[in-house]
Amino acid sequence: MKPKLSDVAEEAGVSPTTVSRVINNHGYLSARTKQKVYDAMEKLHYQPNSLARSLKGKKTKIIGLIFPGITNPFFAELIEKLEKQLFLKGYKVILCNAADDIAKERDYIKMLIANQVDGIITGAHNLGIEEYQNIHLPIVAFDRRYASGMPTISSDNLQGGILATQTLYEAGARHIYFMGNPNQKGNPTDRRLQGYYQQMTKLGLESQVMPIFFDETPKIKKVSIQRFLKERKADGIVCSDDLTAILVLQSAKELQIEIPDTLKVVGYDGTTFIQTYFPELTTIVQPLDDIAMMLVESLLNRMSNRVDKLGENDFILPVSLHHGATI
Amino acid sequence: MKPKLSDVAEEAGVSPTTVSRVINNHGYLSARTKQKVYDAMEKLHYQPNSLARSLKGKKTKIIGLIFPGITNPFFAELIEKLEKQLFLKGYKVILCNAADDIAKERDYIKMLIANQVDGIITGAHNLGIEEYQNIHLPIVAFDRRYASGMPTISSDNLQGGILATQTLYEAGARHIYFMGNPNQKGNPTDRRLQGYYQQMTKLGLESQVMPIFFDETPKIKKVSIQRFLKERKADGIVCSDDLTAILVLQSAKELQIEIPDTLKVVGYDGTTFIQTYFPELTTIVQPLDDIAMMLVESLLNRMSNRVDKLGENDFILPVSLHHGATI
DNA sequence: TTGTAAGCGTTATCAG
DNA sequence: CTGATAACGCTTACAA
Repeated sequence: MKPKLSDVAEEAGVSPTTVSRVINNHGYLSARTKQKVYDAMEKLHYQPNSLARSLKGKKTKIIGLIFPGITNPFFAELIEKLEKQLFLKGYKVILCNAADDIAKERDYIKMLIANQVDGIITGAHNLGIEEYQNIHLPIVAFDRRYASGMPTISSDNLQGGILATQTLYEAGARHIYFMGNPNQKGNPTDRRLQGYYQQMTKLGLESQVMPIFFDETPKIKKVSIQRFLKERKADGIVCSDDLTAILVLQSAKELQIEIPDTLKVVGYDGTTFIQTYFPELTTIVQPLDDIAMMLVESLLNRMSNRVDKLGENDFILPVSLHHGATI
Repeated sequence: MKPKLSDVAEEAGVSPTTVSRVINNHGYLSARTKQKVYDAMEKLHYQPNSLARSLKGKKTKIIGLIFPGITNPFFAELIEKLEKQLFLKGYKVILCNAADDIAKERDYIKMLIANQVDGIITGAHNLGIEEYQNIHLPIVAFDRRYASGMPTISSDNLQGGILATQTLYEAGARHIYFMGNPNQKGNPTDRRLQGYYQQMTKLGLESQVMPIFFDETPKIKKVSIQRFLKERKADGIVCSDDLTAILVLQSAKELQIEIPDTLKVVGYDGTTFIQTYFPELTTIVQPLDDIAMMLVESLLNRMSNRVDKLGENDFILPVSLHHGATI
């Protein structure tokens, strides 16, 4: 059987209370007692039971992370950064892969509550904000809009859309398309699209959207992209994310469309991964380090100050441009 | 205050026991009582406290996953598959990023024990097997050797090394190098290297290793690779993983070395991600679905059968070849 | 079919 | 400086 606190107490010849005090560095204890307890713990390979501890009102020191998946390098990097920061502050992480599945997301939220997590960071977009409203738990969100009461961290998607469009324009493109999820409220891509619209209008050009949906497999996406490229209407494409942009590059190559001469492409996200392994891709870079830091800080804030002024926790972080050869 | 089981009982006008029975579907209950309890739970937004439940001897239904990171698509995909399978079986996952950090891995293991996880799947390689030996918890490992007593699932790294080498040979390469971590015992790359050696000997060719270390950043790796390629000694390279292979392709392009005419490259891992976004890369494909399935099955097995015959739980799954344009 | 009471491993309170 | 005791929220014999 696993040793428990009372076993340690017996071994050390002291009371359970004393052992607990030693573990938690609580109150005054003689050095000799401390040592005895340490020795006993060592000898029995004692590990305190977090469950019992948390049941007694202590924090679990666990944070739930809800994201749509980890195979997209963007989320992989964000999650890794979050985990790193949280670990340094003494928190562990339960990873919830919502996988574009409403039921799964709901299940996971229930589970997190049942496990008494101290807080939640969500980056999934399945559930409406309403569903999150009556969870009485500190939550912060990545990249959501209209989240009244729930702090939201995001990068400047509107500006990103503008920047991408403007960059293509300056490089000489005039038939600039937006490729991505058209008009999904609450979805960050929407703001990118708005930025595109806004800038196109300003430039006196006609906006055109080539719809590509997030939940399609890359193969399906590629078929649509090929079909689209064959028509050769565009000389510039703002892609809603880097992976889509890469499919565009692949397709262009297969169709022998010259990049950037005939077609210029700008991606979106600019993860370290993409910048390393696809350095040629011009892309809008989201400041992942800052995003992760703000998410953690915001959550920790929320967890300590029980009442903080709502609305003041929203942050929109600036994006930048990685200039590659696709433009 | 959060509602507890006794609040529900009071609301429903029954005893706590009855509520507990309803929740756990235990014994006989009148339909009317059940309904009353359900209504009360609904009304109070009751969520059972998993901690208390587990304290009372119930399983936590949590599995710890220890891996060296999630930004490498290989681990991202493996972890995602593991999470998916475990979720279906009612388990949640605590993600532990060991990050090539011995202390962190040790910390995480302690934490997992403290949180009474039901089992652990480890894919990190920092700690010696000895350290895992005296954890009295079901554990299975991915890609470890010599793990006496701990079931180990891996793909056939030896065969992979042979296959990669043979493929290059058949494509006409004669100066075939192995690029990767040289000779690290316990590390899977080692077996790949052995396969390379073995096949080179069989082919009557001279083995040559170009050392590249896992913990180096891509930028540093790339500098070494560039230097290596400039000498133009190799006409074929077996890379220990796909990401390294991509750096080789990049460097070759920059140095205007023709692929595959002047230099042929084979990668290793063959994730869906790489096959999708770098389809041109020829690579040895590890059967990720099977690996994930075996890991889960093996762990669940371990968790139920308290005594199973050791040694019969090791599995080495076959690899295959994805044929791309780099050869 | 339902209820009473003890106990899971820890910590907080109150004595000493 | 140290110890006894109750309590955290739930499950499970054992009764009724």
